[in-house]
Amino acid sequence: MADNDPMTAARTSPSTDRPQPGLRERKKIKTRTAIRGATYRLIQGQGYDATTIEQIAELAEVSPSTVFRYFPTKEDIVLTDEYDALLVAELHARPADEPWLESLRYVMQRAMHLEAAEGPDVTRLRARLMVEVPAVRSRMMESMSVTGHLLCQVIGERTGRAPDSFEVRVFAMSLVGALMEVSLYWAEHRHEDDLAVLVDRALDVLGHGLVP
Amino acid sequence: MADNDPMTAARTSPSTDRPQPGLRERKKIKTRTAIRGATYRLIQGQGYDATTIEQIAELAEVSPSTVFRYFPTKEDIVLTDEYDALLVAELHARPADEPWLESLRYVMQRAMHLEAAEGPDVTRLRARLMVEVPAVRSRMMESMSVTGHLLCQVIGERTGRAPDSFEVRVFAMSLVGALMEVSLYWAEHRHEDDLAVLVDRALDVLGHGLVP
DNA sequence: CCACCTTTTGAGAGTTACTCTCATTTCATG
DNA sequence: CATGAAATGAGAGTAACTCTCAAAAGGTGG
Repeated sequence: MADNDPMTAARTSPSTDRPQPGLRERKKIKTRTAIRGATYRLIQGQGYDATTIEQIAELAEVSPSTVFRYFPTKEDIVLTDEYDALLVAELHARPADEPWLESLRYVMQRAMHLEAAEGPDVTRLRARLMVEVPAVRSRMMESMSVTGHLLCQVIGERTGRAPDSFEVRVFAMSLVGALMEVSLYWAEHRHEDDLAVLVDRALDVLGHGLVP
Repeated sequence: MADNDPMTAARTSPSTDRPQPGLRERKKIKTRTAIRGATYRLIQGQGYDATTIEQIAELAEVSPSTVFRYFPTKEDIVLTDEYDALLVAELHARPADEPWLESLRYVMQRAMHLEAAEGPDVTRLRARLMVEVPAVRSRMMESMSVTGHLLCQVIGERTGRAPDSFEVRVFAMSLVGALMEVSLYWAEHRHEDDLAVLVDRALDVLGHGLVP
């Protein structure tokens, strides 16, 4: 009752579980991957809106019910991949005397590498969908907001403020907005810029204000 | 063909059209108001999710079709009220030698007064729904992003940068994120703080960074 | 290897937001 | 008042979810 999402284990598994935890778990990961793969292929071919859950289910060779069991919404199939916890942990692990923005800079670069590891096609498709499909953009924003709130904890510690203080929360959310725009800008400019450099420049804007 | 939305005139009318432009236009405004009013009452009574378009239509004494003609989505019934153009214009009208953040500060306070004029109940209901209903929050964020992009023009002029430059866009979006969080914080704290003061403090964070 | 229990899956029915079309009604105008 | 344009209503259709329940598959003790 507390957990009716069969993927809880698989989702948080980029780092956990070395020993293969039985056929069941392996199958779940395969199913999840199959649904994702089918979705990507269909969207590449016919676009996001034209792709229905039924088509995805058929191509992934599962029932529509199963698709919904693995992903609560259509947008989540495209987006979800939670490095949040991992990143927050890394941020925690940074030396406490490192300037706060530098820690953030470092962790952001790490995040980029993780995302890039999934393949450039996936990264670009995501960014493109963020620009073109409002629902995907919204879902992404929600997801980043959650990350932002996780970040509040660390920001609070580093800056000596309460993690739920107004200023910390506002700063975290402005960071989220900034990073969101980075992705959009990058996608709109056909991925010509180096994403890592853009992230860096965005952090500069946040750190020094707009007019230095 | 270019405009199948009957409300284009009414929506942008907080300041236009002194002479009553005929029975037709007046009826449209009445219908729009009726739908809004019905929606607010139903949501107050039974919550957002439990309120269906059909119920809204019935209470407003129109057909469901008409509801959709006036508002593209359910969330828009609650949220839409576009002061964007007005605010951007006011921002333009500020003296060019005024510090840029001060102009923004002034205009934001004006915006608050406009919103407050609709009545405290409506303002609070909106803020509450933003916290409680993800779809409403998302729609709000989208709406504010649009405003943010409008703002880019002015920000560009004032700071001597291209309005579509990366830095300007990032700053605008971080502003949007910050203001979003202001609303959420305000609603989460049961509207106890003075919203205007919170906006001011948020602008401070953006201006000076988090640790002054 | 079998039987038992738990987890996962599939099938199907139901809800609701939203879209499209077309006939009817309602306003504006000469 | 007649004629054209705009707004409305009715209805059918789509697709993303949700819920329920029975069947299937995996894990486990004997």
